[in-house]
Amino acid sequence: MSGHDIVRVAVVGPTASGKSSVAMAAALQVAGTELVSVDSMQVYRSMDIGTAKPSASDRAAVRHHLIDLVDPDVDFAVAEFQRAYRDAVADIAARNGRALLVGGTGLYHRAVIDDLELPGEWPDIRSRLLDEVADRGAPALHARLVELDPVAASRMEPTNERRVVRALEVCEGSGRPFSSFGPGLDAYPVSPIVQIGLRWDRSVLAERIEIRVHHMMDEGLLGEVEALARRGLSRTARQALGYKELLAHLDGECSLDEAVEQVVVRTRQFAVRQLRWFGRDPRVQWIDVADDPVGEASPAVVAALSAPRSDASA
RNA sequence: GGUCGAGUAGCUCAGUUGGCAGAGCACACGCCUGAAAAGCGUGGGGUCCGGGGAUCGACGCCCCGCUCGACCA
Repeated sequence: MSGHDIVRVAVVGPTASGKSSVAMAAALQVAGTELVSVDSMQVYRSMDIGTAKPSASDRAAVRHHLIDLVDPDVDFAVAEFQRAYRDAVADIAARNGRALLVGGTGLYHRAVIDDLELPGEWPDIRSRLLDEVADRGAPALHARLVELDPVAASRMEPTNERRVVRALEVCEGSGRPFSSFGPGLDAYPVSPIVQIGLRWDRSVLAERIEIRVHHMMDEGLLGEVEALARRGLSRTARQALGYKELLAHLDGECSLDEAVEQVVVRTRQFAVRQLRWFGRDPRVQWIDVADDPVGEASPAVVAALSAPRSDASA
């Protein structure tokens, strides 16, 4: 009923680690498996090449969830993702299937597997706070947060505008300390979901990223971005890697070669951030991949998917 | 062949009337609860092209080379 009897395995890892193909291979071997993408950018329709969405044939062969949820000109955030996830799990349950999560977005992944309690939104308060930040600076607001919620204040840099504003917004809006919403991301509760992480030597992964970015260009990423630019991209969608940099080039800010090089560098940095995020979670079981992710990792995923249920609560 | 300019961190470049060598980016490490492919923080890095000279002291001034660029022949 919590969904944990049908969601038992997640594949995580950095971009270009091959987690999608590993998950696809595993899904084909275990009947009834449906894939759930845990990816903050694949939720946008029409952003296909740059987000490395699964192919049409893969999507025809195995049911995929949480892809193409909204148009690229609308904002999307973790709370909506959480809601969509619950719907997807209910859907899979109704079919008596089993879900295999494939995740690259750390926060979204935690939000669903640990069912984070997300505070609400108070747009009026937020916009007032943003005005204040603009003329007084984030540290001034951080000083107020120290009064209202010292725990939350101690968890962030006084110069981090977004986090300071968000924490104050929640404190003032909800009347509760921001830090009272759940135990925090550094708590890793026991979970029935087996998490399998794909890990590569960093320099090898860097090469894969470079190849992948150039491949995306060959596939027509620039044209995709041009078409999206005409329609307009939402604030959240336009920060996707590959899109942001090519938009800058289309605006005349840099040459195409410079933009592509930036995509490579920024993607590499992103991959490192992902590795660190997931690497901190002691529940992840890592598989070191040398060159063939499907061959080296999918057997473990298949085994986890088809293992007998161990939870007595089911 | 001649003239001028350049040579400083992995890269692009600041810099000092001669007094402990800097920035941005990259890289490493850390943080993260409604923008998360976002955002924030910390750190390691140097034969200042090479050699000689003058000076208490040279990355800086003088001399000799080397490399690159532009221009003139």
